[in-house]
Amino acid sequence: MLDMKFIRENLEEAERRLATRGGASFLAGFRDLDERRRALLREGESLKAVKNNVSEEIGKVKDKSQVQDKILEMREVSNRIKALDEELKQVDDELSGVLMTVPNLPDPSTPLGSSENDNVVVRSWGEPQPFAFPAKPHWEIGEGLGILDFERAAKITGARFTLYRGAGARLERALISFMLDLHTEQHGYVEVLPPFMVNRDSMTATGQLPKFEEDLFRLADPDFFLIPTAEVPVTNIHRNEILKRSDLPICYAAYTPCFRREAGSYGKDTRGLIRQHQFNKVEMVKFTHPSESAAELEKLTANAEKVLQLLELPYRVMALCSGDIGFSAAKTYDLEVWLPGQSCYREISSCSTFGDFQARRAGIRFREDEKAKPEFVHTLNGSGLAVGRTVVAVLENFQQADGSVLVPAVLRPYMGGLERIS
RNA sequence: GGAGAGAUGGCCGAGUAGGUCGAAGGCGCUCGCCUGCUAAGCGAGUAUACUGGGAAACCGGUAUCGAGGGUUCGAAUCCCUCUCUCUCCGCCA
Repeated sequence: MLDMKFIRENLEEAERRLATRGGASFLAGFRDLDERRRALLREGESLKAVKNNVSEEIGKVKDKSQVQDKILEMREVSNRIKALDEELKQVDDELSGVLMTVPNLPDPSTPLGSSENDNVVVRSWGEPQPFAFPAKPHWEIGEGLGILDFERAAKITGARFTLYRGAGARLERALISFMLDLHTEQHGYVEVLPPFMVNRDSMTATGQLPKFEEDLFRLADPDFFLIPTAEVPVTNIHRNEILKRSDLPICYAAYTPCFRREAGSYGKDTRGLIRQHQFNKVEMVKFTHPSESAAELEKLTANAEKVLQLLELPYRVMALCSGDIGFSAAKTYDLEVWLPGQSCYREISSCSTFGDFQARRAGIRFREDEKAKPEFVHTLNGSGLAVGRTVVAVLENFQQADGSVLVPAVLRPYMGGLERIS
């Protein structure tokens, strides 16, 4: 959510910056609703002030028959207040309907552009190595080795699910442990294991609701949702809290499965592990002082990159353009890993700063010092990494001519010493 | 799932035959005083959001005693619904 006061005072600037995301005017109707809201507030609150005063006087009088006329008068006032409050509620709902569906303002450092074609390569690491044999895509490698079973997963559940088996399942688990250990032991994150289902308030706080409900899996009876990313439960850890300045930055790393409807992606990435309804991810989440969020985004991104470097997987860092960043994001770096089986780079991590956008929705604040007014923190998060896609990258980059796959050295301790999957 | 109890400010904890309660008291914390040495004592202060005025300091209004409705001139106090916590029973990884 954007700051109402900021919009009120800088409507044109806000519109201009939002326009760089593409699409229609996001703030149409804001000014009118805002003014109506404040007019209703003024009128209603001054009537309430009268009512409170008179009621207090009535309370002091022992013999109520002496103030019967005042009681009747206040009954009228009360009715008027009720009517105003109802009107106010309607306007409030409309206004928050506008506010909750307006995306974040892109950070000034976010490159301008309309689609992923306008994203900017910031740097790259490692060289894609030429293969002495035709490189296979991971689904062929995985099925060949008997470690990925897409057909049976489809039988058990449906399309876009995968059954891992043997060394495949172990590889997934090894990657999770490796990533968590790295972030907690080397990068200073606190490991958390949150609920995998969350309520509507949590989904709203991070921005998935109200606008993107169709992307989520929702439970039938309690009004809960399966998390699409650990960002949701972990960011909500501190919802409606006032943190201490000395607590910041707070850094969490969490492994969770992620559940996504992938509505509207029919026909895309239908084969293999790239686009699943359920996948594992290790997520990093930070709560920072506003003045430190830019630097923390760089560190967060570097933390994610470290995973790829240790796994010896070539990748590049992309700065997403204004037309491609997510709803809540102000600035995003995507990490794209090289996939020789498909001869392309694919997103494996997305690292973003949200400024105070999520913090305002979620009510996450801090005090500069004991007496200072609470201010919103900045929230950040990034994948470190998407585990399924990391399996993809390992299988494709470490495949051998005979169809086997070498296990990256850093993973061997997590694989019981296994050096090769064959 | 059944039966019962409860949810008050940073914490603890008063307050229910409705009335001046944003809310006693204690603790904690902040500032000052005192004290020659991290104790005791004294004084003052100590929620948040929205809103009006003001350049600002600040002043005023409204709301908030788990959440949302209702009754009433007036509700922390009465009624309804929901959520959460605790105890007992049942069930269960």
